Amino acid sequence: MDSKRCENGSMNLKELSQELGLSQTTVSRALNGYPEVKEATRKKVLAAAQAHGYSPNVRAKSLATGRSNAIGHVIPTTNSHEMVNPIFGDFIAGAGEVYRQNNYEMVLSITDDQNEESVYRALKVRGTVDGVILHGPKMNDSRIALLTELEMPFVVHGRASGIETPYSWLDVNNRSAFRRATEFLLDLGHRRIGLLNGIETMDFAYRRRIGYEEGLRDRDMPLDPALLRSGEMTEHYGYASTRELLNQDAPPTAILVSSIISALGVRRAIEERGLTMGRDVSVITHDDSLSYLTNGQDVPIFTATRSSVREAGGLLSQMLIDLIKQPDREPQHRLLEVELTLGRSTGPAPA
Amino acid sequence: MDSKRCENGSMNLKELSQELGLSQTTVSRALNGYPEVKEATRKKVLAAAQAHGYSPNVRAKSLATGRSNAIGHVIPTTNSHEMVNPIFGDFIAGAGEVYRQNNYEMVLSITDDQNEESVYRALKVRGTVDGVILHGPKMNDSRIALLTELEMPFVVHGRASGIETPYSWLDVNNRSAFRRATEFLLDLGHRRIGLLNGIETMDFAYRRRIGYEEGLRDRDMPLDPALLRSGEMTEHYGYASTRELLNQDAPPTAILVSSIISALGVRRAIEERGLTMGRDVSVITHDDSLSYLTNGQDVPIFTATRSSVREAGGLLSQMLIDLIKQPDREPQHRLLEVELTLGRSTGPAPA
DNA sequence: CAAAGTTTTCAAAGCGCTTTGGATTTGGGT
DNA sequence: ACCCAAATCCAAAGCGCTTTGAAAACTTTG
Repeated sequence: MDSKRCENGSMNLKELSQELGLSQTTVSRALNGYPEVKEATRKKVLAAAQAHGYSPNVRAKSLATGRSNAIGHVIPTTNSHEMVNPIFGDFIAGAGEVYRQNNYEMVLSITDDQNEESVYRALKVRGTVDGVILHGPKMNDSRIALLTELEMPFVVHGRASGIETPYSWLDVNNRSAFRRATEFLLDLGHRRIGLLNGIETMDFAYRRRIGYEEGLRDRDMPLDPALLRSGEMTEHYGYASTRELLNQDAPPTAILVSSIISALGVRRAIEERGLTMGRDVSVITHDDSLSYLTNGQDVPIFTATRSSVREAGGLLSQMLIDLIKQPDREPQHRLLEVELTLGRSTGPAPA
Repeated sequence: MDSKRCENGSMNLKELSQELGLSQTTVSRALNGYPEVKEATRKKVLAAAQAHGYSPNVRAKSLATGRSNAIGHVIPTTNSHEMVNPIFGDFIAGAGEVYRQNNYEMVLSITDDQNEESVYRALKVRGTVDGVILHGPKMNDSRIALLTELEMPFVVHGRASGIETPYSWLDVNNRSAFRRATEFLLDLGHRRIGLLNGIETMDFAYRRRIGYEEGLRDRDMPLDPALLRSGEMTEHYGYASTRELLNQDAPPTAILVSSIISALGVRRAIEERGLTMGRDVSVITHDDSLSYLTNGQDVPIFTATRSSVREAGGLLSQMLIDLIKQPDREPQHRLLEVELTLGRSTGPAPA
């Protein structure tokens, strides 16, 4: 009977078709939903496949179709500090769900940012993935031109200012978020507002800064460079920067923070000084709705500009899959607005 | 000339061999380091491959060899709360580096824990990966039997109490870590020590509890169930549990915490009550050395049992690769000891 | 210098699937 | 009945690589 068994113990197309007394062609078509097969035979084929636990060899399928049914995520770790941002975890939680529904694999490449270009080239040349999601776009990000040139389908989580060639992206409205947050603090009477931004070559950080500056300029408030910081958004960054800010001669009465992780450090620095957050110093943070670092449960700890990065992962991966399926469709864009949620970290400026 | 181009624009083995006037066999062998090819020709082949930017099609190679050069990580998200633990980010940062060096891809599958078994089966049957890393082992974890039965090479991040069949694992010595931490607190005079553990079906949580209990029993201290909590190690869990503990009639003077993320919540609850951590309530946390949540910079915030999960990722992925290369080698084990680092969250028990 | 052994190379047969182009069957119209 | 188109099905040719078994080239030996 089973003259030749596959290495994984399950049957292959040839065996299945023999079992059914049909050709491989027909069985293949039946399974893949092609129209030129009678509904009755399709039923039979499906039933038999089910019964024998048939599952096509993904490698063979790949080779035959030229598609890999996999999507790549290249995660650059800066040479100075090799770390994977925790928001990435939530992003892929959202994306993973969509991949599963659409039968895509998720393949991750961790690389330092010098080698990133060669990683993309390898992904293309070796045909490992059908498309990639571009993370952490910088201003004038060169990867966009690279991927376009490689004709590798891609979508961007964020945007890249300065790039004119069209591409698909999904972003949160960072500018409006930080502008609204700034205005809110101004409304509360704050006049010296610090900004703990992300690394400023990152596009999202640039946009947040613009929003902040617009908010100030609009009310004819001066822009004091002494109140600005930028850096990798760790807890320690929030802590150390806040210490610096509060040690100044004219310390800020409010601080805008780019990540809830850093905001935890901000709070630590504030409280270490014996000050109270929300009374002595107001804090607004951006909150990616990280599942392990929720912003409080009932009452938010921090007043925050909130947007779920998990949801972004789901939407963006779907966008990429659509793009892969219809490569000639024109680029899609999606701009998510944030909600400004009131927490206990803000209050009127101290007299 | 180039009669037939590959979809990715680069040349294939056939073309390369024609260019060289050699057979595909020889070229293939030359490139893959087989001995039965003259050193001179190998040089020529290598040079030509380099010159033409030849890179083998990974799908074809896969199909021919039966190997995929990929390693799978199945990340179960509990049905109640779908989240990807941030320590996973650091783990894959360590593993990714090793994969890159050894030319392996990393493929991730996010799934809810009901479907986990079918995910492993699919991975095997479809031949997507050559091996998997098992995350978050539970006591008597059924996945170990499954993978053994499937003959899928695997290594475990952690261990599974109750499983007798041999398997490869890497773990931190959770029991000794929590025992030492408990003893340290007892030495400081604490008599009521709370434990905020992870979910207790998880093996690591079980071991930590054992360590804690041993530490107490050894000094003839009573074990008060009212001081125990277990749950998903979020910030909020730390906060809410600590509030509960401190609201009791006989609140603990010290708390052991399973994750630095929860520890942040613990501190929040303590300070919200107007108490001082390290004076009124001592805290020791396990610290996975998460890159975005370092335990302070110079002086640690928390006294902690520390072990780098990033390093664990590197070691364990290497272990798996070795196992894949020599499938008949017997299971490897590696038990990492933690360091107990003194921070400012502990002090003598209040009078 | 032929026989026997070694190295080095090659042609061809897979790996398990898709897909082309053609064959066969079915069914409606006359 | 018969013809023609539509509906089904199939054999065979790939996809780009590895690997087997054999041939060719080159060395060594008697």
